[in-house]
Amino acid sequence: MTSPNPRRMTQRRIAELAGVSQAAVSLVLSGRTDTTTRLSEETRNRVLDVIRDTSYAADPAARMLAGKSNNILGVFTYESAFPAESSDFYAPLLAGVEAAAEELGTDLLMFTSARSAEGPRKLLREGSRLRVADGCVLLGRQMDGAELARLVEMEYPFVAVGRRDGDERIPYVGADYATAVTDLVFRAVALGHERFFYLRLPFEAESTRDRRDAFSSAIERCDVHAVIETADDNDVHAYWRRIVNAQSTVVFIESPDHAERFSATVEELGVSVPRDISVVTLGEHARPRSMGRAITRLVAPRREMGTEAVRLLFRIMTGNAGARETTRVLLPCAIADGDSLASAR
Amino acid sequence: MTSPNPRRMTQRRIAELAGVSQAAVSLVLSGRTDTTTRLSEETRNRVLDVIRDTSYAADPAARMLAGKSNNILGVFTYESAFPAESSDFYAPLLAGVEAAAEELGTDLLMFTSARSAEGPRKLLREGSRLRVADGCVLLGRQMDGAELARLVEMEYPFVAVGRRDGDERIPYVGADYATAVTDLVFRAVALGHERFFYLRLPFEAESTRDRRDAFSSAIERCDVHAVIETADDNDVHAYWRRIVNAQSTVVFIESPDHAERFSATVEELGVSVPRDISVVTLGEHARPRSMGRAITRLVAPRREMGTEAVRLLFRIMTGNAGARETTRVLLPCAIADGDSLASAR
DNA sequence: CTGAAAGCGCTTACAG
DNA sequence: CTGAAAGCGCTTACAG
Repeated sequence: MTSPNPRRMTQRRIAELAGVSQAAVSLVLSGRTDTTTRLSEETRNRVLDVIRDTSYAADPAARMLAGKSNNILGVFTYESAFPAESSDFYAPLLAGVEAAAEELGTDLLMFTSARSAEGPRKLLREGSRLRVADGCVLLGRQMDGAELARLVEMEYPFVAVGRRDGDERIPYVGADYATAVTDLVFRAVALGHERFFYLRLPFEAESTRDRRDAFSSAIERCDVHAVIETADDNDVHAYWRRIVNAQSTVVFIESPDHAERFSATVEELGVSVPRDISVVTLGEHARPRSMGRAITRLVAPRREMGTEAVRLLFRIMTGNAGARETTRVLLPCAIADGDSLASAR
Repeated sequence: MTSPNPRRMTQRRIAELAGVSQAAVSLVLSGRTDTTTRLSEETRNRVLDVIRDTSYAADPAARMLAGKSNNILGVFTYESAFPAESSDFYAPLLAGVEAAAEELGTDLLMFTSARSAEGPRKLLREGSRLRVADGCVLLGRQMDGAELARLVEMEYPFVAVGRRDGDERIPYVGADYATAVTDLVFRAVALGHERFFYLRLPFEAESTRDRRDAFSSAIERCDVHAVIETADDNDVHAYWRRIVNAQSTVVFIESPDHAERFSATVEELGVSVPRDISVVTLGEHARPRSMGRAITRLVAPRREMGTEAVRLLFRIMTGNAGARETTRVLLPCAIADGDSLASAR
C-alpha cells in the first residue's frame, strides 16, 4: 500500500530544471538568509519559479528523517476516546489537548491499535507503537501503575492526566480536588450542617481517593459527623432510609449521575431538595444534564488539564521541565453554586 | 522544536544489544520467512527479546522513506474536532472512525498541526504532513473542492465523509438524505398536509442541497404547495407570521437547533405543536437536547458513516476498492418518529 | 556565493 | 544463514 508515486517531484529534479545543485534548492526552501548561506537573488528566483511551476512540496518523510523529529504527540486513552458513554468524560480533555497541539504545531496520534479484545487497553503490549510518537499524553480514570513505572524506566516522555500515586517520578497534570472538597464541606458547615452522608464511587482511583480523604479530613477538622458509604448499587430508596436513620442533613455524592438520580428519586418520595436534604456532588461532568435543578458541585478544569498536560509534555521532551515539583501539576477546581445546598433544616 | 529524543532507540542499537547486524533486525521485524532470508530461530528470538525489552518501534519517517506504510490513518477535520460547539457534530463520526481503526489495527493521526489562525484549516498547507499517514479521512461540513481534486491528482488515498459533488473521482461515504426527506414529505402529505414551509440553513453544502432538492421534488411529485426560506436570522416571530400568511400547516426545518427554538418560541405564543402546526427537522444532531418534545426528524447514521469511511479508505489503500460506484457510498438515514408531526388541522 | 558530502533510520537486493 | 551496501529525499555543516 501507499506505493511511492513514481513521478514524484524531488529536489534533485527541481535542481536539474533550475540548473543548480540539489542543496541549493533545499536552501531556498529553508528560507534561511544567514550570511553563511547567501544565494544570489537571481538563483533564488530561478529556483522559486521552478518550484512554483511544478508545485513541488518536500517529502515529509525525508524532512522528518533529516530533522530527526516527527512532530507527533501520542494520545493514549484507556477506554475508547469517543463513544457516547465516555465522551462526556474525554471530550473536554481532548479539546484541551487538541488546542495545545495546535498551539505547538504538532499532530496527535491516537493509539487505537492498542486495543485488546478482552480486558482494558494495554500501553505496553507486544508491538507497542508508542515510540512512533515523540511523547505521549495518557488519559483514563484508572491507569496501570506498573505500566507507568515502566515508562519512567524507559525514559519515554509522557504525562498522565489526573494525579497519580505510586512512583513519584510520574509526571501528571491533575485537579486539586482536595481544596474544592474542603471548601464545600466548610460551606456546608457554615450553613449549619453537622451530620454528613457521603456516597463514594465503587472503585479506587486517585481522583476518588483524593476527594474522600479531603472530605474525611475536613469533617474531622470541623468536628462534625459523617457516614461514608459505597454507592455500588442503584437502590436510592435504601440509601435514603440510611440517610434518614443517620439523621444527615446533607449528602455528598462523588458521581454526578448518582447525585441526579438521587435528587430525582427522593423528590418523588416527597422530599424537597434542599429544604429537607442538601445535596452536593463532587463529580466532574463537563456538560451537566438538563436536570430540574442545578446541583451544587465541584467542577474539574478538564479542558485546562488537557492543555497543560500537552504543554508539560512538551517541556519534558525539550528538557525544560525543571525540577520534579514542576512535573506534577494540580489545577484548581471551581465550585458551581447550584441550588441544592441550603441551611440545615 | 521537538528536538530529537537523544536516546531514541534505533535498529542499530537493537542490533548492538542483540549482537547481530542492523539488517538482521530489520529482517526480524519484517516477519519475512522467505527461504532467501532465513534467520536462525535462536537469532530471531534474541532480537525479539531485545525489541520487547526496549519496546522498540520503527521510526515511521524512515519506514516511509524506504517505501513502507505505517499503519497510520489520518483524520483531517476542517474545524476543531473536539471543542464543545462542534463536538456534537464530530463526536459520533469520530466514534465510528475510532471503532473501525481499532478493527483494522491502525492508529489515527489527527492533523492538528499548522492550524491557521485566521480562516479555515487548509488541507494542502498540511499537505506534506498528510503523507505521514497512509491515507486520510476528511471530515467537515464544507470542504474545498479544489483541494479535494488536488488530492485526487496526487493519488493520495482519502475518503470524504459526506457526499461530495464536483470531481467524480472523489470517494465519499455520505448519508442518503434524499430518501428520508422524501419519506417525511410523503408522511406529512398522508397526514393531510398540503401547504409546507421550509426553513433552510444559510449556507450551501452538499448535505443541505441534498435535503432541499429532495424536498422540492417530493413536493412536486405530491402536487402540494411549499414556501422555502433561508433561516439566516433568529427572528422566529417574523417566520411565524410568514408561515401563518402562507397558511402552512407543517414546517420542515433543516437545523435541529432552529427547530427547537422555533417550537419553544411559538408555544410561548400559545401555538400548540403539533395541533396548530407540525414541525419536522432534517438535522443530524446525534444527541437530541432535552427538549420538552421530541421533534419528528431525520437521523443521519453518523457513527456508521465514520466506520464505513475508514473501511472504504482501507479498501482504496489496498487496491480492493473496485469500480467507482463502490467508492461512493450513501448510507440510509433513519426517521425518528417524535411527536411533532400530526394530522393537518 | 555554490556544490559535494555526510547522515537521518529504515528496507531490500546482493555478495559472502 | 548473515552482513555490507545502496538508496529512499531531505537538511546542514563544510569545503571550495
